[in-house]
Amino acid sequence: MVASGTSERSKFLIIITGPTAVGKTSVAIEVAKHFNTEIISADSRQFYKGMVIGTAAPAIEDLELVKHYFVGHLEIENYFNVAKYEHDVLQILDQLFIKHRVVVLTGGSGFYIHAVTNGIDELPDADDQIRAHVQEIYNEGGLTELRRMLLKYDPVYAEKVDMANPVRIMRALEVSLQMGVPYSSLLINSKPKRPFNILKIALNIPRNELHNRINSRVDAMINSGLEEEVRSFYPKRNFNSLNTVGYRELFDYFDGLSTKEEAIEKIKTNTRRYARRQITWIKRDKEYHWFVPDSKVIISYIESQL
RNA sequence: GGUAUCGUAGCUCAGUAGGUAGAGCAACGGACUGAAAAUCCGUGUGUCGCUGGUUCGAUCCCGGCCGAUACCA
Repeated sequence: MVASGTSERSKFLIIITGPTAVGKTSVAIEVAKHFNTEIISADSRQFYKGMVIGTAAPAIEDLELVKHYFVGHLEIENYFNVAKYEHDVLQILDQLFIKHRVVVLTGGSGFYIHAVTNGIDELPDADDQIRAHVQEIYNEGGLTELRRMLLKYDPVYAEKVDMANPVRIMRALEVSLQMGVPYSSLLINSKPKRPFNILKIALNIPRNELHNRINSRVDAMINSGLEEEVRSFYPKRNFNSLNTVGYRELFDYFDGLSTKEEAIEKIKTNTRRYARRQITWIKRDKEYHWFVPDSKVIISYIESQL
């Protein structure tokens, strides 16, 4: 029995995603205002404190207007991952759905959104020693050695994984070594039932318009002081959180590997490619309803689905 | 106005002793189970400036036109 009287059927998590620079932030805020609710961010780099300009994080006015979760809540040095995110989001959603019928989850990190909407199998975080060990195997033996080991410890996964992708192989090895069973044997592809409905909305605009928006947004970031923001992180540049478009290119410039102009062009190029990968990811999920970023149209669509 | 050089993919350019063309970058498509703004895989997308001529056949040779650049006036 649900004590509050708010049945699970009426609870809705509204997903608003789309490629970078398409205009997710303002649509999400309009939607949240309309339903008098709050926003959970699904942006794997806006999690980190201080990465404000380079990640186009919501402005302070926006944060005051609508309460946001998962924006600037981590330190650059903090290790974080999708599983932790899934766990933390579900916990906060429990709280939010007590007060709200509708909650908005917005961002461009498809994998993170997927973890919330579709769930991921319960697998361990590899412990630091094993991670370091596997990393060393890669450093010394390269891809060849990784492949050889995967064939030994998890031949089933070796059949289906991209054997040119060291990251995939290393993860499988970490888990296999740690658990003593093949990684693939732990993948059961469970799809947990969530105690709320999910409405998936994706935003997009014609590609050339998106590219124009990306290019001019990068220029705007530079004018807003991106260089200084990135410079302040220079000592921490090796943390994964800073392996990010807009930061790595400027680190290269600081290292004398490129001119500032080249770095800016590279940020634009890499942002365009990032946007394309995001679109590829979203297209795979046929449950998404695509819209141009028009808040009014989207709000009335949501109303019609509640 | 004259002379010279150039005009080939989105950009920079290569090339074909005449058989409709290829590099780099950009772009496009895809994969994705704890690094995901990460990581990895794949794909030439073209009236060879326009227009006549020679030729079985012209991006290539010849003429004219248009455009760009340099030099001379």
